[in-house]
Amino acid sequence: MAGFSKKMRLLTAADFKRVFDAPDQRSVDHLFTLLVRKNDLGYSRLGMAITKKRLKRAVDRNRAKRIIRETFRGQQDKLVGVDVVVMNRNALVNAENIELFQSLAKHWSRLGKL
RNA sequence: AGAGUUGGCCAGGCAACCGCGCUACCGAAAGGUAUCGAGGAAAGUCCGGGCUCCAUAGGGUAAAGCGCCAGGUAAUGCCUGGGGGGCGAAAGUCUACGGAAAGUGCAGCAGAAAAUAUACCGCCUAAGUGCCUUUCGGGGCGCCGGUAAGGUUGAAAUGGUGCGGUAAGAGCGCACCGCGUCGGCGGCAACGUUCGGCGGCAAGGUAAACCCCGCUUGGAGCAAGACCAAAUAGGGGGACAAUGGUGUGACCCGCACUGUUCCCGGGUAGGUUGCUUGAGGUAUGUGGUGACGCAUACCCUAGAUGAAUGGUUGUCCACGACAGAACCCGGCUUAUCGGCUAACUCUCACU
RNA sequence: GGCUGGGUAGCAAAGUGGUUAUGCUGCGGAUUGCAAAUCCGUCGACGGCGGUUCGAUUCCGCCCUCAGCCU
Repeated sequence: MAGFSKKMRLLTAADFKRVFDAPDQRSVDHLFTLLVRKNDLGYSRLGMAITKKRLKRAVDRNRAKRIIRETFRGQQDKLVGVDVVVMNRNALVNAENIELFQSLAKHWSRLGKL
C-alpha cells in the first residue's frame, strides 16, 4: 500500500485555482463533491476544501479529512496523474464512518475509469 | 443500612499489520531506523498577564471597569481565610456586600397620604366660643380645634410590647427589646461585644438610575512583528525653508507628516522565522489554618502550517461521554457516558 | 486563530424600568348576484436560563443562534 507524503498534496493557492477553474470531471453525491483535472507529474495529488460552514466542529472536520486521506491512499495505484479536490456537503454532519467509506469508494472507482 | 454535603482523580486496556508529523542518526538521492506525538475542558473568548509592534506610552479632561476586610499571586473581576446578611434540622451553601445624615432623578395602579409630612373612615370635646336645654350638678348640637391608638391601599406608610398618662391620644414618661452614637474591651482589619454612658428615635426605598468616594486601565493584537525576496509600482535617510495644510482610532496641550535639494535602493505574491525550557512538571523536606511560598534532587513532556496522533483486525471489560493544540500561561464559564476515592452531617438498627 | 455587530407575531419594522406601536398576511363580519377593492373587528411576539428591582423586552451575567471583518 502506498504512502501519503507531502508531494502528493495540493499545497498552494495556485494549485487549487488550476483545478477549480477548469475541472475535467466532477463526481457528486449527497456527501462529497470531487473536482478532477489531469496533471503531467505522473502521480496523483489530493487537496481538500472542508468548510467550517458545513462542519461546525473541529472533530468532524478532522474525521472527514482522515477518512478521505485514508481512502485516497488506497486508490493511488488506480489514479495516475490527476489532481483531485474534495469538498464536503451538508449531509456529512450526520453520516457514519461506514457511509463515508462507501461513498468515497464509489467516487474513486468512477474516477478510475477516466 | 439509608439520605445528603463538599473536594480530588481517571477518561477504554493490550496485541498485530498499514499509514501521518517533528526531531536525531544513516544515505548522493529516493528512502530507512529510533524516540516522542491533543484535553480536562484543547471549547466559549468572559477576565487577567507574558510577548510583539505602534504617532509619546508624557500632562490634563473624558470614558470604561472594579468595590465588606486581610492575605496569595506576574496579575485579575480569580483563589484562600475571615466578617455581615439570606437559605437549610445539620454538614454546608448563596451573596456586584462602599456611600442615600453632598446633589439630581424615579415610584404606574391602588391608597387619605409615596417623601413633604398629611388626615379619608375614625377617636375626643379638656381649653376657647355660639346656640339649645336644665332637676343648676350638668347635658346636647356646632365652630375653632386636638389626635395618629384602630381601619383601608400597596412592593414599600415615619420603631415593637407592656404599664403609666390623657378629653382622646402620642417616646409624652418609664421598663424590656430594637436602633443610632461615644467610650472601653477583643481583632492587623472588616467587624463583634452577655461592658458602661448618651440620644426618645433623628437618617424610608432605589446607586446592575445619574452620581460621589477609592482603586485600576495607552492602543492593537502572532493574520502582532522580524528576515529573504518574483511581478508591478512607488519609497527611505540627512540638510534647509515655511508655521499654512494634513494626520494623530475619545478630546486638548503636545507630537508627527507634507515642500526643495543631496544621498541610498525599497518590499506585495511566495518562503523562512516568531514556535516552544516554561510565572514548567514530579518527588521529598519545610513555613503557613489555607490559597501559596521556600529549599534540594530528578525530568524534557506536541509544535503542525491545506495543517500530523488515524485505519483495519483480534481480544478483555465497567461496552467507552463531551470533544481536536495553532504564540504561551493563570482563572472563570459552558459541554460531558461512566467509574474510583477522601472528609463531613443527619436518621434508623445492633453491640 | 483573532476581532466586531445583531436576535421583537408568518414577514417587515418602531419602541421603552410600569397593559409592546404600525404595515402586509391569517381569521370572522359588512358591502356584492359572485368576487376584487374598501370598511369594521380579531388572533398571534420581545432567542433561552439566572440575577438586580415592588415590577425587566429594557439593566447585569452566562448560554444558544445569525451575520460581518482581518488571511
